[in-house]
Amino acid sequence: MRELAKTYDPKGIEDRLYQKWVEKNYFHAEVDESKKPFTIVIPPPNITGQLHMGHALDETMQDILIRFKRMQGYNALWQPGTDHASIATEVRIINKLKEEGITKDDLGREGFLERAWAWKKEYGGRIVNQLKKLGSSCDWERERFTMDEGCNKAVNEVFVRMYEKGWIYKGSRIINWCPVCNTSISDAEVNYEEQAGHFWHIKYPILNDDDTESGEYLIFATTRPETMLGDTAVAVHPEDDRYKHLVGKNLMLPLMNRKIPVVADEYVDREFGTGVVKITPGHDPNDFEVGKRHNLPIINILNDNATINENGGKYAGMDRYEARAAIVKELDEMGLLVKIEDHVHNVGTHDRCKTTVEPMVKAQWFVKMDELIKPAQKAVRDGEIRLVPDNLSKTYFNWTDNIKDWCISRQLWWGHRIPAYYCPECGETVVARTAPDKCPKCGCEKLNQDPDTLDTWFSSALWPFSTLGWPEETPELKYFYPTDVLVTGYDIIFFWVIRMIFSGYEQMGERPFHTVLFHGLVRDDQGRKMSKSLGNGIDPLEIIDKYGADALRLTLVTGNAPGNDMRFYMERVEANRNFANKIWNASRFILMYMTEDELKKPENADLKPADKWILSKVNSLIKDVTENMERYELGVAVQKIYDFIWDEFCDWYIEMVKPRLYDNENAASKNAALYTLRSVLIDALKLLHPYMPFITEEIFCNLQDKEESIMVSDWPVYTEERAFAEDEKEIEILKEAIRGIRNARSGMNVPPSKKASVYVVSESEEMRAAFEKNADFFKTLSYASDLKTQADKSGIGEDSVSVVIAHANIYIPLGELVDISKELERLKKEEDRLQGELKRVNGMLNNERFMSKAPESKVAEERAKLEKYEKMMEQVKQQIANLEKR
RNA sequence: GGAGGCUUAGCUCAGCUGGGAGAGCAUCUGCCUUACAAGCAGGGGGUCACAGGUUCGAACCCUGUAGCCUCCACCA
Repeated sequence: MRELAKTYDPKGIEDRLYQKWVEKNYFHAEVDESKKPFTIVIPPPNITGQLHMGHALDETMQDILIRFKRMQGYNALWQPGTDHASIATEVRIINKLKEEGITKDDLGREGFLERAWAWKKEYGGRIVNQLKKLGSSCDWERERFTMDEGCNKAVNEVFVRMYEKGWIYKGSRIINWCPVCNTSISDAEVNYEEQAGHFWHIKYPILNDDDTESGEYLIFATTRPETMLGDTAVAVHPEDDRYKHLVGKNLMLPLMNRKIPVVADEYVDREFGTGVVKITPGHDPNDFEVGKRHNLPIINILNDNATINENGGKYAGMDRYEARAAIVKELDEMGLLVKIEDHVHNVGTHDRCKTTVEPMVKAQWFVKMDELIKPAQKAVRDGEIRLVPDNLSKTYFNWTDNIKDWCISRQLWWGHRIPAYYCPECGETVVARTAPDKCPKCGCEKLNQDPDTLDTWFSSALWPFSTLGWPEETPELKYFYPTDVLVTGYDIIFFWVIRMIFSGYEQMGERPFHTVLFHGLVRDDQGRKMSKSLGNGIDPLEIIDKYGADALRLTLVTGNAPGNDMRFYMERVEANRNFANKIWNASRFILMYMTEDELKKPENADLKPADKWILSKVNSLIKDVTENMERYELGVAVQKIYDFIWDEFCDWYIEMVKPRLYDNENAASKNAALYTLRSVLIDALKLLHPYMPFITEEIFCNLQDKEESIMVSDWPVYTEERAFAEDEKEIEILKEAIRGIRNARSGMNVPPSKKASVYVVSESEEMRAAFEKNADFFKTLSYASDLKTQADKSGIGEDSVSVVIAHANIYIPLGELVDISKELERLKKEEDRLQGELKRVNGMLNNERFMSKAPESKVAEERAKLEKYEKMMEQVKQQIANLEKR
């Protein structure tokens, strides 16, 4: 007999088992043409990151899938790695330098990068260690980093190819500029926040043809008055009768004393405000477009740190908001400020630092998207790539259908440096995989590499193939690509998912994965986002420490459908910890009675109906769970396992089998029970293993010592030989009887210690036999001192409680304990229930249209129910009549 | 402005292709029954947001309404 601790304590066990798995190399996948691959690439966590609940959910889902497939016999590769996270990391390091009183310019580019790499070396692995705590079965031997040599090579290769194709270009466009991070950012990195601001109504003087002031004005409103310094026109709608006559005339731009034209453009909304718009092509994306159409000059009035530059005349040097105040004041003094209104509007902010971004015209590198996006649209439209849940494809198309060119250059140092080189002599631009030693045009040897680096997402877009060795034609790439499932949050569908898809098609000519499984956000118990500033984040590591990784994992994947946000409740973690303890104790129980490591496989004849019932149950569980998991319904699947283990296995089967385990006289029966207990438990543990890897492994290893690990054992399969429909039916009837008896006793407050005879009366010989066959457990579970089966009521005392089930009446003579009024109440309640059922069934069967249109099987089903309920009703009525006579 | 989602027991949520409303927690009653009190047994509690429609049959499909949430776009 083996002893396990009375309660399950994950501490110690988890680390020990993880260590074992690593040592046994179970996580590692090698190219093996004899097996089918199944591949998941990890969404690489940022090296600056700390494990949060979002990661925990993401990793858990991936680990479930990969463990499931591994057990099913696939060559399962979970490709891990981390992301360099250019802005996040650079900001982190700058802040650290600040503490030391130095700036990045003090160090210079090379010095800064040295510091960054040192930082990466020290902290970059932290998150990886945290992933291990969760039980993630990643192939750590293959761990990659977005800035490692191979990924670097892939980035340069893609850049050069796309440049040569004309799909990467450098151009002056209006981009979003973050004055704090001092870099351009892509549209996807801008968040719009509602802010209370003002509407400043301003007027510009209209000039006569001889440039003298006409005394008339054009009035308009603006939320950013300081941008007037860069105005190069005022626009009205071409069909606007109020202003038609002014088109072509000029205005005097106050403060700057610049003559600017009135242009007509359909962009102007006549209904909005005064129908007049000032045009600042240098600092507004719409104005930029208007400017292009009318050949307006572009004036940049801002320095990179958002102070006014020399183009702002006397305001030069002022901060943008300082200048705003000064300009408003001056316009007011000049009588050009008409009024000020309160106005709530959306302001673009940088998603990293929350600073208000400034649109600016700058020379940047872009990826041309119009052609590149097409295969990505087609793939999802044609179902070649499936999004789960599929309603997210609307979001997907909303982005792909309105795609704009992707600004990929960043004015940062930490990242992939753009492989473009400029000749200072002749101005030639060279884009090359490796640095050229001289200008191919003029031979000059002093080429300067572009100082900018690439958007972080440029390298992560290549992740599914760069991690497998691309651009080299490695065996891994050939074997594991395309990968299978990508698991990620819906919040990075634009940043990452779409970009991986078009990159996969463009570079590999194939989809990067066939399915994207999305999950939602993990919120706090009040439904708020977990965030640092709110301080409401729950640390997964603390949960693991207190309740175990298994309980955490289960909490994250139960009761939650794909793509939906979830709330995190400590109560649920506790409930799942309790579940772990439940399994632990069930196993402990089995081990207590298992005297040998190897149980003899019982003869079929030794198996009791209860054994066949649970074997049959687990058999169909296997089928259901496998199907659910294959459809990515992870929460549904694990709920079924949970219910099976707790309700059917623990609360029913173990209880049924106890008398046989206590009885040492009947060795065959005891062996059959033990054998069934163990084999059913093992199957259930296997189904549960992807969800709760640690406890299932620990128990599995204790239950037998033939196989060394559950994680490389075979996934159970449904077999016809284990389907016992008749026994299932029989045991369900027994259960119904037991529940009825317990209910009746409980209603009369009969304590469990008070045993009584139980009479089962049924005309059916088969029915009586069913009870006799299973008398051992039926008696203990129904608190019976003895069981008598008979065809009629003879010899049963009047002071009995009666329970009516489908094909039998059960009587329990409880003597003076019987409370007739309570018994009547209970029977009348039962009568009501049956009345309801009969009404429903009769309603259906008497409906001609139901009879003619419903499928035959359904009709037969309802007929059977009718028969059953009618019989029960008859019995219940008779019992009531008997009682009422007394 | 466009799109998507949600509305089911006191709370948080499941409910797969339409065929007798479920779980966890909470609550009430009774139990230290030799695996487990982190447990066992039993109970109460729901016009599945509202209004129509399709159907023999709707929590589920369609239309509309209301409330809440999210994403995208952004009007100067």
